[in-house]
Amino acid sequence: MKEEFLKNWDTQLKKGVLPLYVLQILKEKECYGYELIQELKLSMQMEVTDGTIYPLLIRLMKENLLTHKWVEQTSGIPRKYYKLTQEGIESLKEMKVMISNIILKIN
Amino acid sequence: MKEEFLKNWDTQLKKGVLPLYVLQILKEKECYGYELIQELKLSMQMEVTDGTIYPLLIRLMKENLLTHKWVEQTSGIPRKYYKLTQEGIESLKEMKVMISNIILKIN
DNA sequence: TTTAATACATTGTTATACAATGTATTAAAT
DNA sequence: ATTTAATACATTGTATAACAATGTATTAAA
Repeated sequence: MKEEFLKNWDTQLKKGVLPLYVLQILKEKECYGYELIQELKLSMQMEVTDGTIYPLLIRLMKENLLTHKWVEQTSGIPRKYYKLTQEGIESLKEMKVMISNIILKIN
Repeated sequence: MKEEFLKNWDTQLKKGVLPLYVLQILKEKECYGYELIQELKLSMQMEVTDGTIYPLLIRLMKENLLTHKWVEQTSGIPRKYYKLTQEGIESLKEMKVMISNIILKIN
């Protein structure tokens, strides 16, 4: 019962934190979608499925926080690399301030 | 465009943080719903409507994190006071650990 | 007498993570 | 040689939860 609640809560919390993590990772390093999933797991210990990441990336594109470019591979499927726009950089800054203020109130 | 994104993001973030805030406030002080809305604004600078709070309190009751008691008033409508259960106290602790781990990864 | 504040609650809408499913390509395992 | 797993993209349907809107009552102030 309690574990069910905590699992749900974790999912809801993720909805808030995920876009911040994604912008932060992409600011440091241009990634393609599949790579981003691994990067989230590796450096953020956050596991997300591709059904979460691709719609999120498309959304962040629509909001003009990201741009992308296709990069052909000598072998395999072309990769779509994502990069922060100026608006993305500014949004990330504001998001960090917003979340800092929220965290201050805990304890 | 960007402001729209940040507003939406703030709402999603709230979904994660709000239950934690509510449990934290109720741990310090038993409150009734309407009072909790004011307390959230005052001590957490978080503005929520009653359409958010009452369903949330009912959900936390169903999850056995809260109990309540009706308290008659000498004047006015009776108040429903909420209090943490043992399970609520333990969940709050775990939630704080979980959110701390998430915050560590920002910057 | 009306308005605002207090106090509860429900219904419909919207946003978003996730499971499931789908299309391709390539390398490794059987 | 054929299957399986990993890579790489994407869409569709479902569930969760904040919020606006609406509703019922009571009391105090304008």
